Amino acid sequence: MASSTNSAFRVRFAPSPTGYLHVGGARTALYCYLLARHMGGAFVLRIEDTDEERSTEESMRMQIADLEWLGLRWDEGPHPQTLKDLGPHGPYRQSQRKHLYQDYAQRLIKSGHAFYCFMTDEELEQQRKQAEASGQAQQILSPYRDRALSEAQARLARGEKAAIRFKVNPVKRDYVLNDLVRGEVVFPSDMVGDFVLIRSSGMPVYNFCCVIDDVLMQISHVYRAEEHLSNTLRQMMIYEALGAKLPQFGHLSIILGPDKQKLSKRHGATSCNEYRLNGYLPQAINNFIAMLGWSSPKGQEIMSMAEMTEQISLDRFNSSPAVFDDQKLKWVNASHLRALPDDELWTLIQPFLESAGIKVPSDTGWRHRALELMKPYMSTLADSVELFKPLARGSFQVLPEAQETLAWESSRAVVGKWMEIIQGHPKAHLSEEEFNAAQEQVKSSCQVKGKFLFMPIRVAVLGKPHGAELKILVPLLDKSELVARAQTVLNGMA
RNA sequence: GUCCCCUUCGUCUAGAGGCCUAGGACAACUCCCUUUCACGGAGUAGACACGAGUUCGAAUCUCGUAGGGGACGCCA
Repeated sequence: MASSTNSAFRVRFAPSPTGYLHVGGARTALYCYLLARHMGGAFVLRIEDTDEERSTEESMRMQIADLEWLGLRWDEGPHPQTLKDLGPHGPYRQSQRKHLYQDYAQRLIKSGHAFYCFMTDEELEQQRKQAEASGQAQQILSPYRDRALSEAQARLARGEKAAIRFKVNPVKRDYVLNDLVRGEVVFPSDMVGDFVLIRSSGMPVYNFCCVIDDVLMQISHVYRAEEHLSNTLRQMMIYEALGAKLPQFGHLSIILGPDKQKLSKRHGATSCNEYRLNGYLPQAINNFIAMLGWSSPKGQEIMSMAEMTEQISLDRFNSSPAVFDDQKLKWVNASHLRALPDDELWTLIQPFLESAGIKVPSDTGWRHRALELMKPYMSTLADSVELFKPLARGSFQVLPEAQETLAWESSRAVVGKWMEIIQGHPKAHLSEEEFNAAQEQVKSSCQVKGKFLFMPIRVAVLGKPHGAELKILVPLLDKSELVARAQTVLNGMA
């Protein structure tokens, strides 16, 4: 990991606060964070809340909380708790930077790169329809682009509203972008019409804010989603008009659902928050989404944040879209989960057990043994609920899958004998050895062995013929509970 | 419609002209471990979208076709 500071390497993550943080956004943020740490540069969080209709303070807080949960700390941006600006390039919320955009828009008007446009919605709609009908490119060509500035100022003085549009040079030429993930991309300049910089409401538009902020915040590398690729042409034009240096761009592929369509709500969980609620670990989410479009040069699959930070580089990103595979995510999560120290794992499991109303003994020895036993069965924290249920009092039930075992001729006798032995046991708990001895007793008394011995006892303890090792499980349950369970099974067999 | 991007096993990917009879991982299947299941271990099966070209040689370079995605907003 590069430890020296590199003030020339500056990246930003710029979400718009309209809901929870999406896994796609999380991946962009992760790459930026990792790259910043690796290069010893700065990671900036900027809130793109210029869409007044959809942006909410609530969403911003949620996204900040999600980034915090993932452990993607930013060096500059809103403070995670107080939301106060952190860093020398603030404010970091675009809604608080309007004066800057206005300022730059005025400069562009003065330099002849922008103009006031008084087109109405109806006129715009009409132009669009005409273009559509004629099969031509649907670019806006504003009739106001070459009017005298004094004329516009007069109308403005009368209280009329106008948008500020960028004046695209009518002489066609190619703009060449050297994308960090896609290589050379060529855009013909007539791909776009005179696009809006500032809405008539005075609120600037994404493509404009983005450029102004990246320039002012001295962003050197812009990693963002592929859907912004064609926006880059507009942004290149603005950079050019401003005489500003272009940052390096890297357009990351999108993340798809199992049906190869862009990942969305109908595919199930897509927000980081949902994954948190479903018992996924932040380090697992990070690890998994990192591999959607990037791969370790060592071919490593399970990686810590430190390892990813060490191995990340500008140039290993994949340009083709990736399908989000829940199965593999589960495996990654399970791997990270099993690597967790027991104390830590227990702390994480606690809320899941609590909300499911599962009460288990509080002594650490018991917890330690229980965890060691259950770990191999757990792939998410939420799995602990089903796993620990059999260890809780009063939750016992015989599951349908136990019927086959119970139907064996000898099963009734085995369960009966088992109950009898436990009932007569002098202590409240059986040790592993005592359990083995009890099992031996049943064996000789009932004259059965193998699965005919083992499975019915398992059902009498767990209510099902599968699960963790009995010799560890049984000592975790107290005698009265074991008896009650055997009795329940016996009753059910009558 | 116009422009831009993408295309290696079911999925994530390795692969930068000969190291590729294409490697790894998840999932599947088989076996081992285990008096169950899981964990772990060993295997099996499974892909260069298609067609031309360049080259002694192409998954890798070029062009075309097909399919998928994106942009064309006073959304981001």
